[in-house]
Amino acid sequence: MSRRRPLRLPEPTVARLPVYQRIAENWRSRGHSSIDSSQLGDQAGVTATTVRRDLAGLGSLGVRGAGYDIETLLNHIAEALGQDRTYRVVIVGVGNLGRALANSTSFLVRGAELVGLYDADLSVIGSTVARHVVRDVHGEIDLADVAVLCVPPEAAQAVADRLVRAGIRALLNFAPRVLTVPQGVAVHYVDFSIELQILTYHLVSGMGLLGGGVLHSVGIPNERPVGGDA
Amino acid sequence: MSRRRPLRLPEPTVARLPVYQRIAENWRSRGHSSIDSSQLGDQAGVTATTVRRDLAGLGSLGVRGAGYDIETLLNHIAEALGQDRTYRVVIVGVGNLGRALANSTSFLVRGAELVGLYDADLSVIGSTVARHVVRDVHGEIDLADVAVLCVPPEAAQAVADRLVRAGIRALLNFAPRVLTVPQGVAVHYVDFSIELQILTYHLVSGMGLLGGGVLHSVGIPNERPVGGDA
DNA sequence: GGATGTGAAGTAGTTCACAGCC
DNA sequence: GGCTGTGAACTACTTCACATCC
Repeated sequence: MSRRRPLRLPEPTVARLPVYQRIAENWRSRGHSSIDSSQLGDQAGVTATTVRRDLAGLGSLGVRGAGYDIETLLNHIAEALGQDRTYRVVIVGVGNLGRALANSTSFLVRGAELVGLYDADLSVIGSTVARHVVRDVHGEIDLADVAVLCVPPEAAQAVADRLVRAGIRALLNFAPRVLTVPQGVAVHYVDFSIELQILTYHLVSGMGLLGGGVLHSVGIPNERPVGGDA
Repeated sequence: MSRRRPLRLPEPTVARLPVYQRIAENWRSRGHSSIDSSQLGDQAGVTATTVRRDLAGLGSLGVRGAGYDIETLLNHIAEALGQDRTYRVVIVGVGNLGRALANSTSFLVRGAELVGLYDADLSVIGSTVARHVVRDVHGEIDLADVAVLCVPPEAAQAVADRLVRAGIRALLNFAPRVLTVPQGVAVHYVDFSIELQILTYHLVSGMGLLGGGVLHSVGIPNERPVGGDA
């Protein structure tokens, strides 16, 4: 747990590390104590070389001839991604999506800690979701590291403005709307319909292949005849 | 709408086109009839040159000295992304997330058409969501172009197997689980917690900046003192 | 033997700078 | 004048191939 400096990693690597993390944990829960770059690569949909290059960036944590010790690997990835710190997260907009995120056991993990829920709807304000009382988004907003926006698109910019004014410097925006924020504020977009469009594009164009790019677009070209038939 | 061949576009371009599309529509709804590459770039968080390079790939649709006619632009992007076709979509797993997606007015757009909802929970099967009766995922599954997976992670692989066996060749997977599918099946992952981790990484490392990459990670470094203060 | 880590080569995507057209 | 479209330069990432070490 040596407190290390930020460590600047290539952007695609940052996007893949959480994937390796998930795979390694899965592997561990199945009783393995080590994993090698081809296994990681097959699962993640990238080449073994890419995996090694990514991991080499975190320091020399592999064992030649034997692969990576899962425990060591997980520690180093967590540290590289800054997960030895905790992040205060608020969710704004408690509709179906906000509720799904707040209650999910896999969303707020690795240092992310839910500290507040906000909504504008009076019929929701005051109710309890995921053990938090939903508060009025027009009232005082607690300081947090990250705000998750799950509000209707029309409201997104106004809410973002409020959050920024309340001192929040990172937004995860689920509203299908481009946001304008001042310098120094990070916005990360997740847009379901865009993901779907990327997929359908590949359907007519690339045709099923789409190996490559793990990120949010992994196509895993693993053999596997599926199920019992053919 | 000249029926054109697939048109192979660079992957990052494919991810940005839907963003331009959204921006252009926004612009249009505010009364503009044309837009130029810097305006698109500012909004999308990329350089004007990148926008021009992306759009030049669709054919020569700009007007020198004047920018892009919004109507023309939207037509060409829609065609390039294959949106002049329709896609039959099923949603599997009707929890909070599945419900949110089914009811969203911005998810199933541009050719995507909801044709079925499936779940394994008996208390949900038979109920009506988004004007569709939820059917048993263990029963017959209608043929569709794309399946959207919103099931718990433990169930994801088994459900994916069923869907593939039912002839579905494209999956949009919201379950935080890596899936193994046979060659020829496309999987596109959307993982909320990974998005959050990428954002928090930038928080400690890059520090607020993160210009670049529109994709799902746009940081828009637009000036804008926010709200009325300052 | 076997799998890592890494120079060197290759590929993909972005940015520069400017010619071309409205 | 202004903004597009694009060859050329550059930068970033991936892949190859192999020396290195357990």
